[in-house]
Amino acid sequence: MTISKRPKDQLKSHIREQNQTLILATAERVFARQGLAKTTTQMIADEAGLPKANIHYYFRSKKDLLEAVLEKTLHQWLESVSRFNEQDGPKAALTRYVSEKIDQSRINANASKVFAMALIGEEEFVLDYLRRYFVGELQREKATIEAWVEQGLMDPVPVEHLFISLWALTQTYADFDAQVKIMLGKDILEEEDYDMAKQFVTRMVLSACGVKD
Amino acid sequence: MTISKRPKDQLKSHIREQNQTLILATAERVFARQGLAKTTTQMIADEAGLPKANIHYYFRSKKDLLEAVLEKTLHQWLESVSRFNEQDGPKAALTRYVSEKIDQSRINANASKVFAMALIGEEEFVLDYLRRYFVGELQREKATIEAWVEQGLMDPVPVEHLFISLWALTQTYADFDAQVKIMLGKDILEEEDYDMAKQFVTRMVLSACGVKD
DNA sequence: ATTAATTTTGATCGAATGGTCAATATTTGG
DNA sequence: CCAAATATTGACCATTCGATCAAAATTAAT
Repeated sequence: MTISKRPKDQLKSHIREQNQTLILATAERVFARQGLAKTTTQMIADEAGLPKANIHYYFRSKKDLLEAVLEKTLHQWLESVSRFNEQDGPKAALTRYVSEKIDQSRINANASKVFAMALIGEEEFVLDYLRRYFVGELQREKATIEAWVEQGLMDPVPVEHLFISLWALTQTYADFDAQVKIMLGKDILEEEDYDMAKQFVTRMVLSACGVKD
Repeated sequence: MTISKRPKDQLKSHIREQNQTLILATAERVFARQGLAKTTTQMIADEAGLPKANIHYYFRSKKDLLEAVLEKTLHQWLESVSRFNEQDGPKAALTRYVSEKIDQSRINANASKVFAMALIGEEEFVLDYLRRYFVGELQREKATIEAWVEQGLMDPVPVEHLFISLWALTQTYADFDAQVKIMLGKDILEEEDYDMAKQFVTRMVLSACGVKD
């Protein structure tokens, strides 16, 4: 009758990858919305438009699926938040760091929330990941900052606490968005809210570090 | 035989109140450790040394119990974190605020965590509470800060974002303690860690606000 | 002391959920 | 075109969990 416009023909048998991607994206959304424990594999199946057994065909257990979601998140996390560039100097580098981290929390709000939920729930998987990959990263950034201090570009700071603060400040807007909305008296957060957040957080960080122009 | 030292005699039939208090305290601990959804009424019962049916005798449902825990938390929260005193001026007031809030997060770490879990899970009960009691409080504190600004005691700031930041900074050490421990390379957080946190957070806030001495 | 109210507790139930399986369908490779 | 590999799916199972209940025990009131 009608001319077939099925797109499946030209697509190679990426069936597996395609479905895994779909399931992961859906799971991320549902986990973020419902919470890790409240989420059922049935919910994910329904929202992905697949039977539940199909979910379990690609991911043996709910735990496996959650860890796959977390791994994807954590991976893109460490990758996309650019490292400090010592050449930029503290002002440009810190400003960019805050801006990118807030952007990322905003764009990947679901991923950010799933990660925060796993962290607050002390999921062993996430803690292991942090121990393995994050601590080293922190050391490198610490060295950069200490170099800046020695060059007189900024005041000495307790670097670990600076990073704890940076983390807390930039994630709040995604993880506790419900509370933020209430405090700002808004139903949804807009571009300008994030801009204001960037501006104020940057101001806090730069002034506390005594960054010279 | 031995002289009775049972304290139950003089205690009036506080049975109900006594058990409710025990259950609430236990539930707070278990909820904080296991997460809201993973916690079972059986766990709470075991840890309180009571049969499960007894829990349900005092709190009709798990949801009721959680909300009772949250209400207690939220109540003591708003009560014990002292309001700004305009007379103190921004430096003393903000310094004290940060210090008290971090102390409280530390002392009531379980309560703080349960609250954060409920918030991130967007429990309607908590959001309602914030809408009802918190927004008004915020308005009052906003007025105080604006008065300070007009008196030239500090720079103008986006007050809502300042409070979002204060909230985030002071709660992180309790809510995401697992992550903080990893970043600090410690198994437990000690007095000195909290002192350092207070110091640095205060420094961020005061410098960002351009507080004059 | 008797009665009424409150509390305790084991037993039990129904619903929900993670996970399995085997039968069927589809895709792939030769 | 055929066989092997891969994917789909409904039916099903074991377990867990919140909640209920009724009988028994304890406490309070008169």
